[in-house]
Amino acid sequence: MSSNHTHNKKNQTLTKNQRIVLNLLQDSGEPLKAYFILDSLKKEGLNSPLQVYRALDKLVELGKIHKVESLNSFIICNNSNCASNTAFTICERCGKVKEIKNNNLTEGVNELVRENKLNITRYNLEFYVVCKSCKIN
Amino acid sequence: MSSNHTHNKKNQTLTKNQRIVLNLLQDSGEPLKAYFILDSLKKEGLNSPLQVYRALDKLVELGKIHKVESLNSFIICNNSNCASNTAFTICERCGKVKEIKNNNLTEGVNELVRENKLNITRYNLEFYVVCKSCKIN
DNA sequence: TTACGTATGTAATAGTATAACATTAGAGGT
DNA sequence: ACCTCTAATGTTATACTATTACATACGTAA
Repeated sequence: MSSNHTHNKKNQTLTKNQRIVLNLLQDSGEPLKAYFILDSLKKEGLNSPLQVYRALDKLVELGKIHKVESLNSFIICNNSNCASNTAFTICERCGKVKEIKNNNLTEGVNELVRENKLNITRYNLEFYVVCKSCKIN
Repeated sequence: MSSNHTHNKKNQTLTKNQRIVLNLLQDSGEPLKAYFILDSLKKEGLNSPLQVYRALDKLVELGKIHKVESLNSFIICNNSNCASNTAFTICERCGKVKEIKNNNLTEGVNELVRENKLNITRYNLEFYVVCKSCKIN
């Protein structure tokens, strides 16, 4: 019984590597790829992919970031209550990603999951859209 | 305006590579990885990763198979009407994957998507579960 | 102190996917 | 039949993503 999302283990202090990776993702707001993170943080002392992946793994486990599976990228969690459930929109044209939460769509899905007979423990939803600015152009 | 899902371009005949890859996925029923497919089909004349990926890309485009993003795997489409929307359950313990369709959950999601204001063109849903046989043990 | 879990650093390697280029096969129009 | 155009093929090389293995360090609890 592993309690995945450990905002309960409160105030868990991050290590240096975890912190600088988290900061980068936070500042960016966009999904970033592991090797881009590595390049960006060379000057901060990150030398190897493994250092990045280990930090990313931990941050995912803590619910502070999410992996966008179809992009092999990682994005800051903008969901203060940090569920392990994730839902994104991904623009088919420009690739822009947004985490969605607390709207009719995700609430509706949560409702459906609760009603559902499958033993759903968590989910990852990727909705492909044409975002506003792409729709105009 | 590319019509992605071309069951309309009816009876599109597959090429040899596309056919043998599709057959393997069909016979298996499970998600398979590209390099596993390559190894399995060496005797049928497949020599390089690119041959596999090209066949896979085409089959995905035709809606005959789906990619399970979080597994880097490909699985036969069991959905006769071939929407570009996909929904899977993935067992967290044994990794078993099932495509789900035409049940309350997916119908509900479709309803939500129709009602939704975002310009959703398609979606990929991955629901993590504990499957029956894993739950018992 | 010892023991244990977790994080680190580094090197090597495994696994996933695409670029570039030359060639061939098929479908459609004339 | 011939030409043309698009899509598929074959091959090599390479890029991108992720993990294994091993040695070491750090903090905390017994």
